[in-house]
Amino acid sequence: MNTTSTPKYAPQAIEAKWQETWFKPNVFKAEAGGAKPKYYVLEMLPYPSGQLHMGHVRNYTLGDVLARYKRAKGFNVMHPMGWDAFGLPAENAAMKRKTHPKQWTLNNIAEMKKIMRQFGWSYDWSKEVTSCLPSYYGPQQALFLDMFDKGLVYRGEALVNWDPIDQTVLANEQVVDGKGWRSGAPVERRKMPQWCLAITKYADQLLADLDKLPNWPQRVKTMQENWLGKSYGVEFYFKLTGEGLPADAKLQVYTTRPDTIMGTSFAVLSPEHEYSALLAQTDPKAAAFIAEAKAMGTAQEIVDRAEKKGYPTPYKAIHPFTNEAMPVWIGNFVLATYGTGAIKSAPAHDERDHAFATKYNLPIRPVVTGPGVEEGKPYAPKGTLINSGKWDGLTSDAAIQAVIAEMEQLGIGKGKTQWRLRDWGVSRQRYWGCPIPFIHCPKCGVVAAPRETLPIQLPEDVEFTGSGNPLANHPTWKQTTCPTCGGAAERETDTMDTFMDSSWYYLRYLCPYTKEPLDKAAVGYWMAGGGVDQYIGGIEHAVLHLLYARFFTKALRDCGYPVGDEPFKALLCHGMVVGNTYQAADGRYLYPREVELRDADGVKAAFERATGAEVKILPMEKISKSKNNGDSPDGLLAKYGADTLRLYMLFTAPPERDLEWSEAAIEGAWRFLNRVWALAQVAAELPTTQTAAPDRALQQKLHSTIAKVSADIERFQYNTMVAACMELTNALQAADSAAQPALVREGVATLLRLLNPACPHITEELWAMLGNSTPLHATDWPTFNPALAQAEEITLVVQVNGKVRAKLVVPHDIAKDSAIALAKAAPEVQEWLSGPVLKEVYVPGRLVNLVGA
RNA sequence: GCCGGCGUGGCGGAACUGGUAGACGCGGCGGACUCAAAAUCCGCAGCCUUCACGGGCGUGUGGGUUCGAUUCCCUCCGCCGGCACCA
Repeated sequence: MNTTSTPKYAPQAIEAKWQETWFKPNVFKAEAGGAKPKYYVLEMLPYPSGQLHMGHVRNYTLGDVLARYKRAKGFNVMHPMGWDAFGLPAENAAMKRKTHPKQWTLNNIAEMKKIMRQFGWSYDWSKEVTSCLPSYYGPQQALFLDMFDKGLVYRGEALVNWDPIDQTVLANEQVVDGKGWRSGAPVERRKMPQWCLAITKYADQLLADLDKLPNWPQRVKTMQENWLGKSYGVEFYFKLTGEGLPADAKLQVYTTRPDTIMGTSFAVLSPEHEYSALLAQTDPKAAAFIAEAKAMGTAQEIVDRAEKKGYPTPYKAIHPFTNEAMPVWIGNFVLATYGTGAIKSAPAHDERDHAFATKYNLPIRPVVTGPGVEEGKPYAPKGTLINSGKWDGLTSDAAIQAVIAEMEQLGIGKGKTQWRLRDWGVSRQRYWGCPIPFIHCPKCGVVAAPRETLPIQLPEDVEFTGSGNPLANHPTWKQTTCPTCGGAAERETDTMDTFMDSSWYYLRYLCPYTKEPLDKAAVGYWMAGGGVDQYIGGIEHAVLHLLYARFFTKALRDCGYPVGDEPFKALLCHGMVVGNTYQAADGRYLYPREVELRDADGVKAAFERATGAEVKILPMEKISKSKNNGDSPDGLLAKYGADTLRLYMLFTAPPERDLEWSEAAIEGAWRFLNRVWALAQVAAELPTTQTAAPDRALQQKLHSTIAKVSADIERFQYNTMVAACMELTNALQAADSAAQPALVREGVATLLRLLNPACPHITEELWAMLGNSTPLHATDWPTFNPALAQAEEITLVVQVNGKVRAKLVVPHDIAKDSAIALAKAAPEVQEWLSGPVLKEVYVPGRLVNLVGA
């Protein structure tokens, strides 16, 4: 095919042009109402770090394919975008670069938005929301007051990482090896007053309603279920004796395994427990142990992985059934935040208790036995009771019931459902967040800010010293009057967790300008029938963000907003964009193209091309600028254009898997689009009618491709959708266009329509070139004829004893008897089948398996 | 540590509900075009064995269920995500 005389594919020349035609008149504007069914496509909104990275490109391309496809299928599509604009990085940038968080954030947004438009993602930008602006966080304050009125907001306490030098609370990621990242001082786990949301009131609904989400990945539902962590057990107490304790001292514990009560040989307190604190007052060694345990910070992972350590208290816990005086320890691994902050230990039946008992030489008494029990090892499964007196011989489940019943009768305990889920502490001692709309009055206590004073705006003249909370340090901002008594009072200086901002943005998109937080008509229309029709984002949000958003929807529903029971009807979690990371001996990160890979005796090694020196191959990592393990979208856009990058993202890996960065694969996408371009140039010259009958094989390929691409988009198999388009391109290229001009022309036109959601610019350009005046974004999705999509002949596989021995070409609707007869007659079958056929297996349209002796 | 997932040619991946393993693409090899190269086009290709026809092996490991397993079940190994103040 001679393409030298036709214009070359130059995305730079055509992409901006088409973007003008989309965004200037906003052809993707979505309005509530009308005859078309609604479809809400939502992608997780980005944090405006300033750099759009490949992970965003992937996420938003996945969403855009669906949005464009659904529009072509006749839906009224809502497809918005916005900015999760509050957060720690802006304050860090303020300290590092002496810029204001607001300025830094808004600049980043402008920068990223420019690039996002260049990708041609079909957003209705008139719906844009920015969480750091009063127009967003004001309504959020109103919703917070709604929840307060509903009794879902309260003052509680939570453990935080405290930096004693900087006098500030640290995020977990600001704690490095137990020290504050700026001050270097050892952190201290400390209890602080907090604003809390009563998410635990919704624990049952959050669990039960997972069943209403068939279009969520099972793994996400399982993770949420485990996070909620519903369990049934008993909360009971031990009488506690020891010097300095009150006479009626009791130690409350919770266990899911009361069947191991007779194997209980000690109890362990968390470092935060009241009796731990009591002992510390008189025992300096205990105080030192507690301080050391608290120096781990609050991160669950650190606590769990730390060496299990204990400190023996002089207290004794009295066993409720044997009256044995059991040792009581303080343990660095016991959580203050789960159950009662103290545990009973039956070390024969719990891995962690067993390790602890072995280390400190505490008694280990097996009381449950079953298959697989081993001497000297903990046996965690349920089984049959032994060494348990009157409960001997009972199953664990029966014993659990019996022990609980007895404890209830004695009045020392009660059966109880326990959740792992804790209430949501939303207070942050930071500047760059939504101010919490409350006022502290010395006379009236904590008072809600009157709604007419919203939004309570952040002051702009603040200093970022890294010490304390800038809002609290501000000389005048917090000074106000009490709305109740009119006296002098102070504003709350805590701001909200940024997870609050991202818990309802999908609702504000629907009415970004209304004075009320939510416009009931718009929200009712778009959230009808189960909420957002398709939500798309990274798997890293499987639990926290998705659980908070689910809670928010339920809470807002109960505050009277027509948001439904669940925010997201269907969920797609995509993998990360990762790259091979190489590091030279001097610490420099090298680009993959700077590295030569060699395989010596099956051991892979990498060498720097420039110097020949061997470099370290690090594990696959999320691609980032600092690691040089991938390129940034802006440079690649200039080189290849948006359509190539979009196609690359879709084709290289299925959405749910991680995508490995590879510039070679981008080249492949680029080449394919050039082939489509050249093919369309040829097609444009072909007549629109033909005399010859249409080529049956090409026709079949065309119609089956429409079927496959449609089905693949519906199930998010975007990689195979692209492959199908490639196969159609190959078939059209190989076709005899002189003999079949009309069919080839039709085929190319259809190819453009199928490829449009993935590559909207090049397809619009070529579609117009073929003489179409209606743009593709306003053209219906192609339909196919099932009869034409069906191949006339199929390959029937013939197996003997499960091994393929022959392949027969037969009519697609061959009858079972003829198929088996043909199979038996095949010479290869005669050769391999020595005796009589014992069994005939027939899979229609696929295979015959003849089983012999 | 706890919870969840993934593992298929040299590479990314395909294989609908247990039925031809390797579609499509990258890289590689051979050819055409070219003074030459790039680009493009045509062809070959899982591994082992065989001159060839063919045969054997093969979806991280080991086992199980089945006429038949990449697919279902169990063991182990490796890698990845989350763990409540990163977003």
